[in-house]
Amino acid sequence: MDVTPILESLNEAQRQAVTAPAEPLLVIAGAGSGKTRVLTHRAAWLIDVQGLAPESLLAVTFTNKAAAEMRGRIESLLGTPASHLWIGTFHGLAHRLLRRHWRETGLPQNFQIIDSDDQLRLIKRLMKGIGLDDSQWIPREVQYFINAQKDEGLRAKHLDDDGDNNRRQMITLYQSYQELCDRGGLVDFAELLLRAHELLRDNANILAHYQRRFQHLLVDEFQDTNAIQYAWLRLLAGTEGVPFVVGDDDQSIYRWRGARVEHIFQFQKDFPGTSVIKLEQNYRSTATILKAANALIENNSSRMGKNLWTDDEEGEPIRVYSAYNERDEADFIVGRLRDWSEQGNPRADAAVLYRSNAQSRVLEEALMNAGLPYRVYGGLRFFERAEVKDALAYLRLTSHRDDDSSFERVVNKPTRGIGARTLEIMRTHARANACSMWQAASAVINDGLSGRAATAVVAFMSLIERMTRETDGMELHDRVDHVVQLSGLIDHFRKEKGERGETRIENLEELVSAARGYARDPAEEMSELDAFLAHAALEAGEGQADAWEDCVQLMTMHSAKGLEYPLVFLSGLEDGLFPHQRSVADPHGLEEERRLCYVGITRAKRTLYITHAEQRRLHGMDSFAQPSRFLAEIPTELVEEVRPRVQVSRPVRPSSRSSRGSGSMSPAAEIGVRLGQRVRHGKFGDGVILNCEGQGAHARVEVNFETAGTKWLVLGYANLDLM
DNA sequence: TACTATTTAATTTTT
DNA sequence: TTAAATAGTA
Repeated sequence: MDVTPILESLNEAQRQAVTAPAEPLLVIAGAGSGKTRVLTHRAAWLIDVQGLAPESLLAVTFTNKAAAEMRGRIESLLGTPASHLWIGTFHGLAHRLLRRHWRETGLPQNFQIIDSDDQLRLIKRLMKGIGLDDSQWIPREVQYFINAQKDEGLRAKHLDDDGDNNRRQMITLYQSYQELCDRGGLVDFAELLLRAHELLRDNANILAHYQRRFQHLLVDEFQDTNAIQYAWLRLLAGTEGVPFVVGDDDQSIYRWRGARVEHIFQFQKDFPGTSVIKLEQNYRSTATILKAANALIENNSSRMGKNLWTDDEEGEPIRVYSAYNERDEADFIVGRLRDWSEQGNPRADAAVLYRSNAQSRVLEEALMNAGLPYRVYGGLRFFERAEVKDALAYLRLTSHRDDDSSFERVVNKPTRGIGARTLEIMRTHARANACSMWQAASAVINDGLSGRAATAVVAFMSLIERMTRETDGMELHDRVDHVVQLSGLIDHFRKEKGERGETRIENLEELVSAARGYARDPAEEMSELDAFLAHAALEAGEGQADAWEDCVQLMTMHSAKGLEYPLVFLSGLEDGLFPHQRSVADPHGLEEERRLCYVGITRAKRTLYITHAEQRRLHGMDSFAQPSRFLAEIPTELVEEVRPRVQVSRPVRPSSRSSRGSGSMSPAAEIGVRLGQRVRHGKFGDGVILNCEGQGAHARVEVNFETAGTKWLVLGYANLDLM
């Protein structure tokens, strides 16, 4: 067999990984070191060279995008469609198992998947039902608690309240939430994984079947696995399966949602004889960028240890710009972007990264003013839009009457006279009889409701019955179309003023198109409608559709993971913002922030700008910030400071001779103040100068105000009166 | 039921 | 600042 096509483009370490013997392997793949390439070539090598049947392989990723990419690349390597190859996300694969073995899972055959928004609504409703003091109990925290437990593989019955009232309440809520879901045949994201794990754990024959089938388990982004995902993998691997996991401990940035890098270490214990291969040659960035990244990440403890290197040239220095405020920062970035674009570079080759979404606003304004097209990543995705979810809720009810989540969502949308009072009666009945809202509704229309309310409820129920009857046997897209029409949603949104309603109607039309374009995997044994609904829940679709236009890319550092751009800006490198205030107290948190910074830096291929502002308006308040500690961790020889524009602001003492060399003058005297001097500020009142730093336009003083406390002020901006 | 005023809180996000 | 959630009013 000619192995050249699969191996020829690989370097030594990559080739070693791809052709490794059938034993547990841990590949530590640095940023830009060809991680996906190793994974896909390994699969191709096993099938093409080793002659393994595609169905004896399982490949797991975290996102649908990564799964689709992996399948595409494997198929192109093999030169044939590999439909028997199981490639998917953890959730997608878990879902597949649950559908196949629904009898053993305790779920109804047509169980429905709820997203986190649905989950939160359910929790809120539940809490309202119990009449909890919602000033003390925050639904979001309850949701977080429940998901965190599920991520750890724990059900309510496994939890101990430790004598803590707060915790006991949480556990009770977890318990009732789960009962609510079970009653309605609803499965949240974490539940997919947990149930799939329990399915394998508790059914020896099913487990044995899959253990026998999957001889090789390929796992992408291994550092991001949570406890239940890892447990699931271990179970599937058993003693015979060969796990091939690829990850980068330095790029673990999702601890807060359950990911545990520790699995990288645990893996070596759980699979004795594991070999470790490190991919350290980087094919993406210049040497300068890599040196900066290496130096930064050195400051973290508990690493596997890894040093990225490249054959590439040194490249440009990293440019650091200290802006006065966030506007100045945005103007600077836009200026560079304009230059870039005018030099004939594609705008889409440039990305501006920030720590938190709120930072995009100023950037967007500046880009807008400059007339530069841009695209902001993130935001609501297609299947998450309210109107789309409304339509889906109607569809779900036609398939599954007991879906309370959907029932509550559309029972009075558009308004049909089923108000809070009526709903409360139904909810009480449902709770008392441990039944679904649909069942409660049928019970209550004959007994318990006023004539008028009963009529309205009957009207709703017969609408759903009618939808089900009339769409029976239809093509999927006709079915969706029909339900949308009958639901009255279109008329409802038509009445909405402004463009809003218009867009909503367009989205409903697009939902019909999505259904028309939807091709179900015929191997799955569920109805086409259920398959489509599951697809909508598991793949929320694209955020913004106009990705094709050549525009500057704006995104958080988190969403930049896995991407690369010739020109990258890291903005807002200020202590408190990045690292974020809420992470600095905890060493784990700080290290994760540093890894995030590492991810940010390693996105850049050729040119990297880092910017920070000395003053930033946050939550409507101007505040001062020190440059991020991460900046100081980048060796100065790699950095070139971009000089700010010549002084714009009124200098405190124009006569002061500039900067270094003025010999005996103290730093304070150089900028024309003295420590201990009394000053007056327009807003903060009177105070005393405690400290100062910098010179020229960037000179700042620390002032202890009598009423406003201690603040750092930029002299050129603060307009201080010396007294 | 729909609109308006007030209050509150404010990382990161995929499934 | 601002967005969202809640409370109050027509």
